[in-house]
Amino acid sequence: MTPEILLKSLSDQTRLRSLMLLMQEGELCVCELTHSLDLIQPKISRHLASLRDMQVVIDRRVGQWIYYSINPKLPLWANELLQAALKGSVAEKQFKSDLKKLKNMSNRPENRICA
Amino acid sequence: MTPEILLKSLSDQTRLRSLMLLMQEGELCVCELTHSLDLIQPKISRHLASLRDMQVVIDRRVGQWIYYSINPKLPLWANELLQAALKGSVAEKQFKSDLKKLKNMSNRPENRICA
DNA sequence: GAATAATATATGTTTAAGCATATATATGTA
DNA sequence: TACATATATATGCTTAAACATATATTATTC
Repeated sequence: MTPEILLKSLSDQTRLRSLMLLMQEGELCVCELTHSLDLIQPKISRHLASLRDMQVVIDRRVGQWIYYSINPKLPLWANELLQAALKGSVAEKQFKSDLKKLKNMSNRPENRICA
Repeated sequence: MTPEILLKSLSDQTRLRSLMLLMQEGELCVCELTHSLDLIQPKISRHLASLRDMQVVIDRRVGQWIYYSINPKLPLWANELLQAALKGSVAEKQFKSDLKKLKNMSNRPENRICA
């Protein structure tokens, strides 16, 4: 991972919003992100695929759902950078609204590993 | 300042390299950046202008030179984000090479405020 | 006039968007 | 079991917009 790659991945609004939700929530599937960001599914899928290609996130399949989360192997500086971005995001209307829509989602799948 | 704006400003290599040098050195003029990054002057000027428009950097004139530096009024999270980016950059060949070229520059102007 | 920096214009490249479609899994039913 | 259907996700393809670049020109200071 390099600053160039990580920062490129954060330069698009859809990817940034997705990553901030993933930072906050840990693991989300495509349909949860699609609902929270209120965007069409192919758009979300495509951006998540590019994040996966850049190794910023990892995915795993659980039945018909694909769950995405921040790559746990990111170097320290990358985690710090993402933390700083989250810190800046929590004050933003957009982030608050995205998170709210996630919390209010009625039919969220419940295959999450319970910690 | 918002994460969206700051991250956009960091998504281009020329701007990232310039900002990392500014983080490291504090204040640099256009000709120092042009020399360090080995790019043509209008390219540097254009990107610095966009960084100024986004309020990521500030500038001041000293005679015929224009000095740029990181905007001291950035919020804490933005400084932390830039610090993290710098931490990731110091390991990169590109950054080392840029810094080396700056240090080896023969005719550097010396109008810097001495701290 | 020489040096430094900014800007205007044109051009080329990258990137994201939208739509349609493909794949994979799950469910229902005979 | 076999088949049809629904749901979740991924991927081609095309268009349009955003963005970076290069060259040329202009402005400012010494």
